[in-house]
Amino acid sequence: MGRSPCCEKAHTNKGAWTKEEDERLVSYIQAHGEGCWRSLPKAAGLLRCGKSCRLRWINYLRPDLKRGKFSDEEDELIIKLHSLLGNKWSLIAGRLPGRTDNEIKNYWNTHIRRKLLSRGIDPATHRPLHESASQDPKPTQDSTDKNTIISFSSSPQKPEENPKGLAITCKEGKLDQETSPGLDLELSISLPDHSRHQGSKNGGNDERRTTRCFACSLGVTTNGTMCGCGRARCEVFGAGNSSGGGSNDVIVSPGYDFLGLANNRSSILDFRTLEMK
DNA sequence: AATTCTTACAACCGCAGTTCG
DNA sequence: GCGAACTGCGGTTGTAAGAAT
Repeated sequence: MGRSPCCEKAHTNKGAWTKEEDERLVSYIQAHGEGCWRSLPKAAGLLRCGKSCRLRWINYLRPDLKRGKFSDEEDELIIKLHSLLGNKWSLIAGRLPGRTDNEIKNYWNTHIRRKLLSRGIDPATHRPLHESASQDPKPTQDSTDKNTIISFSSSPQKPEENPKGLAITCKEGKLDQETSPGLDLELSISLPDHSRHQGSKNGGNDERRTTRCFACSLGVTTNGTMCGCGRARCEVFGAGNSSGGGSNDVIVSPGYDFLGLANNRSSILDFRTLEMK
């Protein structure tokens, strides 16, 4: 069964958006809200596919976008976040209000990569170039049993790529100045900006989709039972009564919230404990 | 002035996870 | 439970604008 096709590709425009298309999209979203991208183009009188409309809105037309040059502070924050999260541009963008994942990705590729290279730092591993060339940046993994330990260095591995049932532990002292000189891990980080994900006026599917908070979207609970955002969806996640019986819940040690942020240290990032049960 | 090269960034493509019928 | 559709994400491409030759 399934649903009807997303859009008639044969009758959609491609390439750069015209001013008129932008105006149509903006005025439609202002009147009806975001969401339901599939039906939006037709409703707004646009010969574009919903995917294209969504991209145009998120990356260019949203009124809360900052635009303009990145500040030095933003530069450094992006570098730090990239060293911790890797190419998770959407996560990084969530820490930079007014910036989009696409914008940050482009900025990284055109500016920051070069900046790091000029400093003699490998942008992929955040290690000195000579070091990166001689070392395999992959995390070491000894696969003895379900409590496999993965040791992370400060290199941008994909920390979320952990098979179910694995415990991820950053070994004490691994993320230090010895392994990542110049990398200041006193990373001030705030709770994610939810406004971008607020539900549409349409409700329905999009409301359901957008009620998951950042912590929940990562599958992380803050106190072992629920993430704390109080949303119904999140309680399901946290209570562990989903189909998996909660076996995939990530439990963060007391005093820490998701991603290992220390609750009692003014949100200073601490990676010492991130355990998946 | 014309051509080539470089840079910047908007937009597209394909994939994966989630949801619906 | 299954297959198709939807959404979001990351990688890549296309191209306009500016710089260099």
